[in-house]
Amino acid sequence: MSERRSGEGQPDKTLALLWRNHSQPTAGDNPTDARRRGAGRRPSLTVDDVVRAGIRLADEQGLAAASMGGLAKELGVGTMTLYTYVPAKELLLDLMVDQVLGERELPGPGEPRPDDWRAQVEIYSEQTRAMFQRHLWMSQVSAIRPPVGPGMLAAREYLLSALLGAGLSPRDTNTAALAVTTYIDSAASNEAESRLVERTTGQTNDAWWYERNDLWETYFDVDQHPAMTTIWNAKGYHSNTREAVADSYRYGLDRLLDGIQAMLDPGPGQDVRADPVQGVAD
Amino acid sequence: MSERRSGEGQPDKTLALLWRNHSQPTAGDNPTDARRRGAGRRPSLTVDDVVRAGIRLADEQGLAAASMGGLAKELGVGTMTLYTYVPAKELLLDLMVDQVLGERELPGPGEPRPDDWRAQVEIYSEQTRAMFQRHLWMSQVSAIRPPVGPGMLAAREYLLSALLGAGLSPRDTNTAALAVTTYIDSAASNEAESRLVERTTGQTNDAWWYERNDLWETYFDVDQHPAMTTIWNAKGYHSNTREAVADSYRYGLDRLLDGIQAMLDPGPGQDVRADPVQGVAD
DNA sequence: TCGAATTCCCGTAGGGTATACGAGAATTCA
DNA sequence: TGAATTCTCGTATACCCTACGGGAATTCGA
Repeated sequence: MSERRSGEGQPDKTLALLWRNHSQPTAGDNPTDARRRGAGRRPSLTVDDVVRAGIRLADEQGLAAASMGGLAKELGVGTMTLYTYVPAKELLLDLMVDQVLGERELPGPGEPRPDDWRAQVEIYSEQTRAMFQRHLWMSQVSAIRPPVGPGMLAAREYLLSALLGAGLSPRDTNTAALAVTTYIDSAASNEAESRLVERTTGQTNDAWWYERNDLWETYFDVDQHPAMTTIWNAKGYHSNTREAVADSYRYGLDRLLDGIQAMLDPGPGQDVRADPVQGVAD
Repeated sequence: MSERRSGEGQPDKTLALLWRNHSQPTAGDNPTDARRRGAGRRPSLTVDDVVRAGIRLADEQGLAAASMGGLAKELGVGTMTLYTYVPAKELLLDLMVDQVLGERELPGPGEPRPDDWRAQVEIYSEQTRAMFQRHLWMSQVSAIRPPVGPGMLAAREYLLSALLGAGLSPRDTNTAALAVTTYIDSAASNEAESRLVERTTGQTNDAWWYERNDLWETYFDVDQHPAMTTIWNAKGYHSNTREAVADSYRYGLDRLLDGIQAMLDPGPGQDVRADPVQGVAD
């Protein structure tokens, strides 16, 4: 009934694989090292080989192509051989995701970064957008319960440090960071998914809309949609879908950061603003 | 190679089904009406029967349970019978989605609504959140190229009218509405997906984190994560995951609307704000 | 009243997915 | 030179969507 994901239930093994390249000195023998002494047949691959091949295949031919069978064929081994390196496909996906999350070039602690906190957030935004554009399939992966690996943690640390440096309280920093990542990650993911759909269907978004021209002629009721009609008549709609998405991304991020900044600045003689509506919560 | 979705390529048929209950007087005979005169065997179901059953099954047992086979069994017919009503599963999903999108109780044109534009946006936010909570599977459906049906269009019209009424230009209204829906829809979707994962795995998010305690003891490097450490030591993290998500949702929405509001108000003697960083675009 | 036309019903078949199981091959150690 | 260990991978199972085509039901025209 409760279709449990296969990789679950072994969090120790999962963590060991995610952090395989960050061996702690105290950990002693790391059983996931590529080379090991002792009896037994030599492995022909490494975990990194499998992860890299998965990312490459997903980049070039889509996430569906990175199936266990397809991946095995790509690597020139039998399908079941992969299960020697990775206990389940779900976990392999976690490894691919954390690898990609860690690709972003974000200044670590002690490394040089802009003074302005907004410029720091901007770096996170641009690196994240670029990451999604490089790996469109990332838009198809759930961001809930992400891999708790070095890549994910480094990015989280960076964004928290940017907001903490802006002067937010520790509590607000955490809250604001969640809100900012929600916006940036979701918008960047949508942007990538949009492009992915264009690629896989071979149809641009504009062509898709054009195909639905019948909507306006046959079904659209002007009286029911006065705002849309007003905007249409005022030529308020972008002619290019991708441009509209990019514009709204900038606009939303700028307004969100404006709002956060306003909480920081004492504000020179500014009116006390009316409380935002709070009472609609269920 | 290019795995085309099956429902595509027939936009006319798609639109006719989406708008099946909004027959235009000019359209004459609507071939999708439940009852029709003329020869031929009588259908035992209607499209609405199939759509409703799909939504119910997905609500109760998850989106995967709403397969063509499972749905047919639920309705007491053969699997292939469903294809008499709906040309492809992809299109059935579109019908389910638009039905649910239209469930939101948003004031139409001419109907009473709050004067304050922020309160109007708040209604959209709460209705959307509630919709996702009623139908957790909606979080698993792509929002790219959504069904262009009455439900989707009504919600879009509502949000546009709220921002247009706030005094934004037509162009800015469209841009801002895209940004606001991106934030609200994504955050509400994430919230629902989080709860869905809890349900399907039978494990709360807090239990999931607890299972990964090893991370902090074995792999976490304090020197590499000073901001996280600071927040941790200041007890800045929420003890309850769901509470953290809800707090950040409120915070982000309030700041985003603050930012939009600041663009509207002339601002009494307010400093000219430095331009946000723009130069990082690729 | 009886074909003919029309429409709905649905079994079968085919190609895709992940992975449990277990036998076989390769390597090292005693 | 066994024995122990580890990697390799073919087979089988249980799902998914849907193209195809024959059969069943209903109405219309003569």
